[in-house]
Amino acid sequence: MPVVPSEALKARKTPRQARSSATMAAIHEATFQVLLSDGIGRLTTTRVAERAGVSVGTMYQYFPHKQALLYAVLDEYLEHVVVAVEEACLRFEGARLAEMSDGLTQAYLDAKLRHMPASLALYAVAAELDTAALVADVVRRVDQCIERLLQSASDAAFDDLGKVTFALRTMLVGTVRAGLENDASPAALAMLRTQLPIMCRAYLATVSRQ
Amino acid sequence: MPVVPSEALKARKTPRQARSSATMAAIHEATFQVLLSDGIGRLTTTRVAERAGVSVGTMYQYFPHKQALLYAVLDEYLEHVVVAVEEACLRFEGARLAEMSDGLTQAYLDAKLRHMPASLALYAVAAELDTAALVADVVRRVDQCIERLLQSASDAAFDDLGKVTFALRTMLVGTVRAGLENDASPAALAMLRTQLPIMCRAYLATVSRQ
DNA sequence: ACCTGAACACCGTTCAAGT
DNA sequence: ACCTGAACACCGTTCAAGT
Repeated sequence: MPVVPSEALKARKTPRQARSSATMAAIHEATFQVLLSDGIGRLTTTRVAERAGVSVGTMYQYFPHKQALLYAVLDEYLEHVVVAVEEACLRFEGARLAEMSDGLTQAYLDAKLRHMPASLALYAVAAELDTAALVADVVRRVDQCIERLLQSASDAAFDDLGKVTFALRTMLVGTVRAGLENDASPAALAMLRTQLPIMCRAYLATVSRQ
Repeated sequence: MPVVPSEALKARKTPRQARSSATMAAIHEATFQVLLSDGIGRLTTTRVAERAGVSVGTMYQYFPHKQALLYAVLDEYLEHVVVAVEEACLRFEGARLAEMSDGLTQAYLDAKLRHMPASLALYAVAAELDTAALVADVVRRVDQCIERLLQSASDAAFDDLGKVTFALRTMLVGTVRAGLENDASPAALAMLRTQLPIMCRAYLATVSRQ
């Protein structure tokens, strides 16, 4: 359960000097490296500061607390994923329903698999933070472009587009997470690659008109 | 990231005396209460011991570490869910595919919603433990009874039953989690109630013969 | 102006001392 | 035999002292 309200999670104001933002980037990068090499259970502020080559005190000048370190890394990661989804939605605008479903599914899965050890570590990171505001923003952007995509289908229409978008996104995000989180085995990956497109297509075909 | 291997997570050997198991039950119950009232972020060993009316030292006689407290609570919770799924699978054995799909979907969702604040808290608990062994066992039991259920469908058959079972369970578990975790709003619950059965039915209809 | 790291508070865990 | 809680190690965070 998050203890710090999400408004307080962000990094401190960016300092004016160029040297400062280099230090900030070093701390950010060090957080990511420690996360991947040691895991979130062994990620301590001392270790991150050491890896970044600064003292803990300096680190606290740029990030108000440990959660802000993780928040920044999660934020950057989610941005990648959102951009991947947005690009896919633009690419398949106006296509037939089955094609756009497959395009969206593959783009999301690819984005997750491309960053693979990181994707897993970041599910754990998200669980330790109050991600309400961050997730709300991501969901808003993703739902907006998925809704536009579905709206543009050349061979289908929906009675309640908002509900279908919500359901599709929840299924997509949830199923991929469940498939990767507990065992990202070759069998699980193969299942996602083959069955996830079928699920999404089947759902959309069922709830669409024509 | 879990630091303690899952084999070491269990409670210590049950003591011989009756008084002991009462103490153990009190600690177990206290863990659950503190989890729900304070959240996992504020759940400390001191607080649990205090709530249970024992000293920390005594607590450590029954549970080797904090993770074992949480493990016990998670284990009990998952048992409830597994039993609910098993019962539903027995109840719908031999039914038509659409009926068994709806029966399974509703049973799983009901089991999650019945324990509602707890279900949410336990997603967070699971993220803090090495649940590999526990989850593997739950998955084995759930997949076994779902596979038997699908096998018995009176109006459908499957080419790769194992793969379909794996995919259906992943979709079911993942979609419900995603729907509940970030906002268990009335809108999210309504979406799960209406769309989850449609998703599962649509997927199963697509991958079945006849 | 910026950095350092010893010091502080808190939490998980242990173990010498009690009954 | 079982319980207690002060003591220890470790971690997040601060701030007086340095440059």
